[in-house]
Amino acid sequence: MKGLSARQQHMLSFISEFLDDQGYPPTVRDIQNGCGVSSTSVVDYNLNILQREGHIRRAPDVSRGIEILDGFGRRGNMVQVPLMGYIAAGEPLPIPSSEDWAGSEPMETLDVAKSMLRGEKDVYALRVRGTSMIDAFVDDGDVVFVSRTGDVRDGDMVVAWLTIEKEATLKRLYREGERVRLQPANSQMEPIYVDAEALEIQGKVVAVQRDLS
Amino acid sequence: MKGLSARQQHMLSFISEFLDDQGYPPTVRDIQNGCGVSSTSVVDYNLNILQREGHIRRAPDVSRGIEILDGFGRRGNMVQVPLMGYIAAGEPLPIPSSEDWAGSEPMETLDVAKSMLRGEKDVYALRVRGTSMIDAFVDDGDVVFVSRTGDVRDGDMVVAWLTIEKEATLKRLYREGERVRLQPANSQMEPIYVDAEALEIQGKVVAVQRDLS
DNA sequence: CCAGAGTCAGAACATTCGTCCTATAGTGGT
DNA sequence: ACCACTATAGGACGAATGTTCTGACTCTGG
Repeated sequence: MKGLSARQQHMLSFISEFLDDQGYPPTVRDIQNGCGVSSTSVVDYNLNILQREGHIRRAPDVSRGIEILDGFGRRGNMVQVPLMGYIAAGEPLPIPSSEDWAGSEPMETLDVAKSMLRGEKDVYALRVRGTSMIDAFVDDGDVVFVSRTGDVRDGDMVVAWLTIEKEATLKRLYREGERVRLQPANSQMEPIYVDAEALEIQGKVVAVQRDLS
Repeated sequence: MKGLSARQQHMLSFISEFLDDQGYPPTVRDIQNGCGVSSTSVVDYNLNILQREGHIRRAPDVSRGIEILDGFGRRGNMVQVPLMGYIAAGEPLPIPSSEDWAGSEPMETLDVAKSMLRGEKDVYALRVRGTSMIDAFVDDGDVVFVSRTGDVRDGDMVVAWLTIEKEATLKRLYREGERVRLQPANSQMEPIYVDAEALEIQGKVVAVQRDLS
């Protein structure tokens, strides 16, 4: 933010506020009036400097063709994650029937920062019901973000469905030949060994979020 | 989304994509070309319908004066939260010296959805170091979001600094006359009772976030 | 078959708006 | 003093752009 004159910083913040208020960028003359500049040429002059310094991007001959580059709250930085339902030991998981859940009803969605999802695609959310996930430091009411990726590597935290016990659980997964070791996140608890056939991996846990009232 | 013709839905999604790509809304003629319409008047016509149905807002006589209303990923829905440092038992808390930390160096910031902060203002983030917060279901590496509000009510999860033990801890707080009861989130653990003088409340925990690799 | 609402085309018009040309100060170096 | 460079003003030109007018085409209900 250094290397900018007071007028340039003022212009930059004005553009940002204008964008928040109006939903579209200001014109050169909007900036002129908003920042108390006496000429459009001065705005043009400083706008070019802001572009040279990498703060904005201008589209030539385009009205309001100003894009804020170092702004964080851009549309693309957010994603909507569908909250598919609940996960609880002893209950069946609300597995999305296919990758195309467009047919399903408008369920609740959560707005989260894309950075929170670690670049994972195809992510859905589940709210934890009950305290059966304590060994993964997950409390009742927490939300887990699960990526339906097939790329699960040893050591990843996964949502595992134990077909025999009919239980969903959050554990770190390690493949050991024919069997699978499910390691609780809490190191004080003992791992579980199950046959590879007796478990379905529903997805990889990407993030956990807990909201306190 | 019903009640819109195919052309209107196409226009709406085109406007949204244009906004994501360019950073500013399209002109009437941009929509005309992008949606394969043969006249600007048709775009104007359908744009008015989109406005009447509440999907967009138009500013009269303003170029690119289109604001998407039902879009979620608007700038205002995100906030930047400063990551102030680490919280760990036995170490002093990196308390922001005053409400004005503008003087402090450009520390790392986290982009989060505003909805995650439950409307709390004056929020900062701390990364948990060590496993001393297990009793609050908080693991090593987790990020806690703390509101520096003075409004702490009984039962709230707070960041407490025990002046005697020189320890920072996350506990639910209950005032009981002269003393204070610090109740671990984990119900299997016993509460701690301390003198009201022997503790400083650094803030109220609003949310906890855990990112898994 | 006709009236009317809804939708679309084509074109013209009046602004809006980015850009550019010229001129004036201020500043620092030689 | 002279020059190069930066920052600022004022204004004008031309392109970009929203708006509007006219006319036509569909579809539905009576």
